Amino acid sequence: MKKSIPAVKGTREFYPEEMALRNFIYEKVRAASQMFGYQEWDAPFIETIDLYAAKSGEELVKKQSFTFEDRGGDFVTLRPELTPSLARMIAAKQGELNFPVRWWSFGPFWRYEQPQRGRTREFFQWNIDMLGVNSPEADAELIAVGATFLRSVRLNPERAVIYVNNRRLMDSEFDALGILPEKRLDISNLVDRRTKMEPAKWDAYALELGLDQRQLDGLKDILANFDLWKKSEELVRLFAALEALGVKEYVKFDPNIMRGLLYYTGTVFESFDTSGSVKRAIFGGGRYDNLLADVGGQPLSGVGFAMGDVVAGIILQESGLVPEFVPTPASVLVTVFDESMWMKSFELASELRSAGLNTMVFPEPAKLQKQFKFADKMKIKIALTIGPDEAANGQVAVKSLTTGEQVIVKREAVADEIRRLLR
RNA sequence: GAGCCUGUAGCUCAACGGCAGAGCGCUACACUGUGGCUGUAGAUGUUGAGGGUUCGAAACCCUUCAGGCUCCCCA
Repeated sequence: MKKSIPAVKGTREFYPEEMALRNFIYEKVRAASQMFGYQEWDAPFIETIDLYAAKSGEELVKKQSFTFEDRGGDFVTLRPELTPSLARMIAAKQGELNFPVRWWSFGPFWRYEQPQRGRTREFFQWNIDMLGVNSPEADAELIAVGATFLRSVRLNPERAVIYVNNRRLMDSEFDALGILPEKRLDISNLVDRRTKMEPAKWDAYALELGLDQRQLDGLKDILANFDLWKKSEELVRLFAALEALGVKEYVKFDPNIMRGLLYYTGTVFESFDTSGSVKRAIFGGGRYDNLLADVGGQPLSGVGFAMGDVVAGIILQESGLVPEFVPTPASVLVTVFDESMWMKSFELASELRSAGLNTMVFPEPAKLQKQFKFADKMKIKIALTIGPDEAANGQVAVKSLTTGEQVIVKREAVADEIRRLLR
């Protein structure tokens, strides 16, 4: 073998079996999105670097995106996220769009990161957003879309949970502790890290950030208070809506969910695999109020979330929820008895295709044993044979590879016989 | 960007510094008009790549690539 050129680090090759999983996820994503009336859309896969430099930190853009100079000397970036493109496209047609806008998308993204479990450099991501409505009920709808997806892939609430929190609630709690607004970013970072650090080290880190002991104790009380949501009118309304939407069993309040503070301003939520097999979120999102600020549009509030295909795929596989792989879309194989019968097989296959049946012809005359073995391995359910005897009588041998039974039928009746067997 | 672990047949993995192997899969035949099951026989390797130490390296050392687990990050 010649020396092989490896695939780019962090990319995945989609052999038919992996492609089937990707398509399975895509189909469920589409079904959940459309069930709530969302429209499919997409943005360019490459954008100018400026689009991201405006909003995201420069470090992020420089170190964690695929950016390169094109032949004209411009710097372009393989999109690491969809939100800036969404903001631009909404702003460009803000005057003519019919609000609320409900849009969803599923496509490729790239991030130049260290690949590890649940994270690759090239991945597919479901994005779904509602723009132009600012209410807890709208937030609930997005959470319900996510829950509907989980339910549709049969990830039950014991296996996957959506944790919810609210930024405004946390801000007011922080305020009550006398934590200054400019410290909020640090504190939310601190909260995010809590599960990753040893308690003593976490305490020390908190004090290092400038909290005093009273504030630290207060913060711990907040993070342990799972009834805190009752103090937030938004969350009370949110949970009432979730109940009415029939997804309450998937959703839990958790004051530890922060999701950074980059642009979320209200409700935030994250879905996790409860088995702990993958520590990364299945999906996450929330409400953002300042989406269009940086791209020159009128103020517009939105709520949305994103789900990568990598974590979702791992969890589905581990849970045994991926449908059995079907190697070929053909339900029928027409064998080629010998060279003299070859064209007869082609003609038969053509008739069956016209009748709406996915039909494959063995590519050459070969031992029937070999042809049937092939059909078996491809899990094709029905094999047809036209030999000299059948040809002489205008018949076809129809064999079910499921039951092993074979019947000889008239050529005109073949399609109906196949349909009967496939039922 | 940093640390640790791993890399051997198509797959899963063995092999004390001393002849590179097993199971599964694959191919052929038994079975020249029919798959699965069974039996018999057979094929397959630059041990990720490159360099070094050694009489001798899959093994030890260095470099590099890829994967995994952490840190960082997670838009």
